[in-house]
Amino acid sequence: MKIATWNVNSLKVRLPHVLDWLSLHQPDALCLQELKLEDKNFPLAEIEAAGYHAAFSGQKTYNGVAILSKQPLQDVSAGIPGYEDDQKRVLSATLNGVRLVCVYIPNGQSVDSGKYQYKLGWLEALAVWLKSEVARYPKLALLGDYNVAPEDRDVHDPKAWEGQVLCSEPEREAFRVLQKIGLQDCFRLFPQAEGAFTWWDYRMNAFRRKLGLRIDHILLSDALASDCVSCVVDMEPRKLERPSDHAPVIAEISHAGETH
DNA sequence: ATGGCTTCATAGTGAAGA
Repeated sequence: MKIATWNVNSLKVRLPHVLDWLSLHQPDALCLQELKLEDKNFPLAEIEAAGYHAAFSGQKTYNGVAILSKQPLQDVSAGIPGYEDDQKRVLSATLNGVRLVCVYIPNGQSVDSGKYQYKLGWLEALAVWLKSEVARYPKLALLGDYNVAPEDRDVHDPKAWEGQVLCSEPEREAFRVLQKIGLQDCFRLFPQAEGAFTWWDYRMNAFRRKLGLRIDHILLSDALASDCVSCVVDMEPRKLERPSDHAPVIAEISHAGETH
């Protein structure tokens, strides 16, 4: 089973890239973030024409998440139960016995911002909820844009980013809390190339200069992590004309989610 | 250099992203 995540920064603008990418990589599931469109404008016909089902939770201008899948999704659910939030940032669904949770974790803007406080509260609510979800679904994958670079090696210039939003200690601690409830960062289960980041600023030629951060992740419960055979960042779409500022992350899990 | 670039909503510029 091949599962992936990609912050597309406007599904309307990036639809051609997404369709090309699906055709090339044929993932069993692709989680998308920052759709930036209302559900009534979701390009369902184009996605279905590409051979994929879709569940989505969108809103005007900001946020918005979707899960695309080759096989139909079951038990689709939006948001974190019991956590009031107008921002569409979470979508869950089951695919052949694997619980997929697609997240667009708040950016936080800066550590002295009210949005940063919202981010930390949001992460706490996510961890509380996921603890029970992992118990309920032993095979659970948490995929998305976390807006957290977990360690210094996930940052091109750790000194410059020290204490800044995306890299601050409270955010990194929140990431470790997710790991403590049994979710493993499968990217780190394998040797990785230098400069394998997932986001590069649009400005200052950041991509060409390799000035990136790894903030998009796939975390797997123990039952999935033990069967994970690869996890890579695909930087190719970042080289295209009018790219998303994020690159997709792909994990492959042997045996999981196969129909028999 | 609180800039740089891209998107959306809007019809000038401003908010937000990370």
